[in-house]
Amino acid sequence: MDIGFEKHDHTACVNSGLARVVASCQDKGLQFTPVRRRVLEILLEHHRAIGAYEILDILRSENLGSQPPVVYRALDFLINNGFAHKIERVNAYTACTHIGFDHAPAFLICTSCDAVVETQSEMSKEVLSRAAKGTGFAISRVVIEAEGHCPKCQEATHDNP
Amino acid sequence: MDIGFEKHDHTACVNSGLARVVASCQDKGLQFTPVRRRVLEILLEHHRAIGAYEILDILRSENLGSQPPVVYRALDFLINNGFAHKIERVNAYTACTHIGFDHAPAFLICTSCDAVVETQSEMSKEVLSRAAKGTGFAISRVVIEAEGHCPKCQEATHDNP
DNA sequence: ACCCATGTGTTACTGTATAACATATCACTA
DNA sequence: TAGTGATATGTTATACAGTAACACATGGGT
Repeated sequence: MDIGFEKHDHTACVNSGLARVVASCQDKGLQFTPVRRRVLEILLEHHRAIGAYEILDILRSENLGSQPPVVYRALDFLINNGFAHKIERVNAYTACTHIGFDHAPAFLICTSCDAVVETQSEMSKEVLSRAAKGTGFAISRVVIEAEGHCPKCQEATHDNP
Repeated sequence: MDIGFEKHDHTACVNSGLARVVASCQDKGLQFTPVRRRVLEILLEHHRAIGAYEILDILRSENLGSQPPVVYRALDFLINNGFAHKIERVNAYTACTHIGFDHAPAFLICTSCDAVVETQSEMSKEVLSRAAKGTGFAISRVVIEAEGHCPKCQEATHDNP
């Protein structure tokens, strides 16, 4: 499994993500219920954007809920508390890999393998804010998503021309 | 009517947008059919993001098509040829205001009045590309969309606290 | 024991988008 | 001139994404 397009110990990565969220919930007095926990796990297990209904299928198979509102409510919780993000370009969701750090996330989306990595975008956001200020527009949130090909898929394309 | 959040002669703005696209289609040998033309007009007439089904309602009322594929095909044509953009954040569409110039568009979306203005984002994109290059990712397209409040709506908020 | 806040279960629905196949038009050419 | 291929439109049906509204469950505080 890769992250930042590099190999890593994925089990450890899931566990530490989970641990950070557990701690954060205790801090803030948030209820980290079974459904919410499982949805986060599912997001953490993949380093890609996952559709709500794909998550729902998994929940269904585990008797954790069978209707759309179940998954959307869990996603709302995770997103509102900074534990997950929606990738607008593909109407899908991914676990936050910068929990705690205050976000201005940007995403790199591989259109071949659907891998998603989260990076920081402070500078892009700043450039944009400056441009906006010229027109009197007050920015509250910025969506920055780049599509392209990850290193692995670029190699693969060279192999199969 | 406003553009760039400033007043302007909107009829002239629609006409010149239309003229530019007509010229561009002749250049490239593209067919600018009645449906495609009407959809572009509808987008030009509003400086905001319009949903596909909202466009479809108008087409229906004018007997230019009654089923979703009609509008989606016209939108595909306009987008693929750089005459319109999709605003991912709101699943809606808007006419391109920089036809001809090679794009790296960014959008400012007012969450009060739904106005959308297109700005250039070369610098943001460049910053992002540099960050991506560090990870070996090759960017092909960037989505940059900022939500917030336009000047007019900021004033309105001050009036009604 | 009661209330209230929070979370879950469920039904039903709205909104967004596409696959697949039929038909039409037109330019090219056998 | 009929035949063929490319492009565009018409239509049916369906998949995918998201939400409103109400019923029920739980657990803490008074």
